[in-house]
Amino acid sequence: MMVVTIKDVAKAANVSPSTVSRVIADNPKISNETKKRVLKAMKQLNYYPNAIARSLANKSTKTLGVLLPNTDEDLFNNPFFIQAMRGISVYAQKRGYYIMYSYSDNEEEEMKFIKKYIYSKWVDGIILLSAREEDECIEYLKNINYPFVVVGRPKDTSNVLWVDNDNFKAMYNVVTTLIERGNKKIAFIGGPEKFNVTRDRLEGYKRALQGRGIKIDNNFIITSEFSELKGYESAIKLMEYDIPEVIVTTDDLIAFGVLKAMKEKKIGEVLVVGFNNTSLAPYQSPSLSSVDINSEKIGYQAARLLINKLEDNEELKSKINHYVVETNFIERESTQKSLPEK
Amino acid sequence: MMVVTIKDVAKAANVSPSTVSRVIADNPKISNETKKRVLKAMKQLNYYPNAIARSLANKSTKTLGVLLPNTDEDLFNNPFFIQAMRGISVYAQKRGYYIMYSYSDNEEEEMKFIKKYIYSKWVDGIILLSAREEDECIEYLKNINYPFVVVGRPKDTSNVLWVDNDNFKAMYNVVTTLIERGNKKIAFIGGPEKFNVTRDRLEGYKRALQGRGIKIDNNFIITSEFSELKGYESAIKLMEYDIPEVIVTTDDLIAFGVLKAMKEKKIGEVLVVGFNNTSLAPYQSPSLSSVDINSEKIGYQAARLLINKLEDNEELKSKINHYVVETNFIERESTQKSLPEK
DNA sequence: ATGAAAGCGCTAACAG
DNA sequence: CTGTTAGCGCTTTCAT
Repeated sequence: MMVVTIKDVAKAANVSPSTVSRVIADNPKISNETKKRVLKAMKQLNYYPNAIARSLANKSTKTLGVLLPNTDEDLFNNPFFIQAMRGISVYAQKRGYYIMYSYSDNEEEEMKFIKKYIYSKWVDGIILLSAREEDECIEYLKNINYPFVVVGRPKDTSNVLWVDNDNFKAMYNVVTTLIERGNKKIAFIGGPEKFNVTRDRLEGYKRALQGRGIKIDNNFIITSEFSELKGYESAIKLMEYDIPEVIVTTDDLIAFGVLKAMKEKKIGEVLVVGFNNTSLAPYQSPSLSSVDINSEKIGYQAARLLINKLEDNEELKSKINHYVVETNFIERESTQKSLPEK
Repeated sequence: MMVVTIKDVAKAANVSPSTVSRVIADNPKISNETKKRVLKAMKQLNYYPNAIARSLANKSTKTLGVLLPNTDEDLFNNPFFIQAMRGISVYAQKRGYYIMYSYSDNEEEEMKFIKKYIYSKWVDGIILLSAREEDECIEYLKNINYPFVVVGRPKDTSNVLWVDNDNFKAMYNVVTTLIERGNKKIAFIGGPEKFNVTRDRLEGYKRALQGRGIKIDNNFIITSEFSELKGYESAIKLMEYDIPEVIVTTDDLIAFGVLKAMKEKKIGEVLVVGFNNTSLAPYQSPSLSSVDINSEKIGYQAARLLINKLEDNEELKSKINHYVVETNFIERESTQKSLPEK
């Protein structure tokens, strides 16, 4: 593979390298005449600009860095990450950006990668797919005033781009819908309360009850972990206390466990709602109603926000520092009364 | 963020830039004396080498490009990709490599990205996570003699690095094991035959039967799609013909469908085996026995092969152009006789 | 509208 | 062992 450079093209087109460069950058003040000639020469010589050299001269790589958590929790196996990454990639490609990614086991390692990306000048901006509450990385990036976006609403949203669902609203709507169908005894089983998502969804649940004058029963609220087992155990515990009409959860995995508990205990008429609409939800029996969070769109919007900031779309940027991705309540058998027993 | 360059460090350490450069590259012929001085200056000035400039001078980016298929089939939601990507990242980090990725909808688009990566000089090598049979991209990369590795054994393995499981053996072993426990009527439900994986696993199934003198019954072999629904339908069809003692499948999703069919038809004593050991397998009832393909390791080894090639580990390279990742048969309730009915 | 020349930050002969 | 010098391939003033 012999390498053809801007000089070769210049020679072939009988112009100077700078002219070729201007053609590459689509500089307006170039005569159509020569532009055509240069373009032709490029084609002929099969010329591709060297992105590295451009980056060096431009001081910009047109590359975004994505930081992923290296959790091997079930959390990680849910399709959220891969879908978000796809969304990021799809939008980035649209705008001519490249994507780098890396996994980190913990906050410390993540900081290391962030610094590497930034100081080595590999990337123009960073996407945090790994946001913790109280995230040191967020603080750091804010401090040095580096362009970044975080997926998941951060604790302190001042001065940071973020995209997330409205988890409060999503759960509020689900519960309200179910109440309006005549259900009153509604229980909640959620993941760890340290996560914003859990707290928001729990809040949505509570408000929905309050809004319809239903008293909140703390025995009907359980938060533990994102796992099928915990869902199962929590459901058992719940039912020892009292049998609800509905159990809403904050994750499909939890809901799967709930479903299993109900099957074992031969309890029929409890409606169940999952969250995240994972690919197995339709395949449960009964098929599981779930809230779709549009993971791909989350990634897509994160990339959009960041790139807009990088390209200094001031008009938009100054006002809007976040994007809320809508959720969809996907109803299946598990929220149908009188499931066809078979 | 004012930028500190190699010159600043040189000045501070009272040496020439080249000396600093040598320290960066860990060049042996540098006195410990000055090395220390330079290192100290770096620390003090908070210096990080500019990776772009290094890349330009070195003609190497220490970056790998990963190509992903943009399928929205269920295939994609299975954790294979994200795990493989993690494996790639983990190994790459070990060797100081960065990773870029992009999704492509089809072969044509993929070719576009490959060319972009290559000609723009962004990456040193390419990992194809999207290998089709008869892959144009493979042909192309081979032709221009570009360093790449493909995940999944390609049709023609000459002159290409690849990593995969031994799917033949994996299925062969499973079936043999089951035969040795006294089962004779063993059926096979697989994905599309256009995939190497399917054919290899089917072959393994057949050989295992033959090896134990069991006649192959084509009515006991069904191949269709990777979906729960197809698994369900195939199982129904199968059982209309005859009830087998065991059904082996080539994907958990298919196996989930089989399980469902059996529950509906109230057929108890059929053993079922999945493939890929997805995260929901343990949560079926009965919990699903499945073959773990070690996706993360596949990615890890792919990165290893490629980087070794890039760094010219001739001794290894010349002989070994592939790596076979072991599989593990994870047994759960679904291959236990007399499931505790409850 | 185009060219000449300097420079982005680092590396790599070549000398010594 | 260390410094000098000339690039890597492209962009960008500054002239013209």
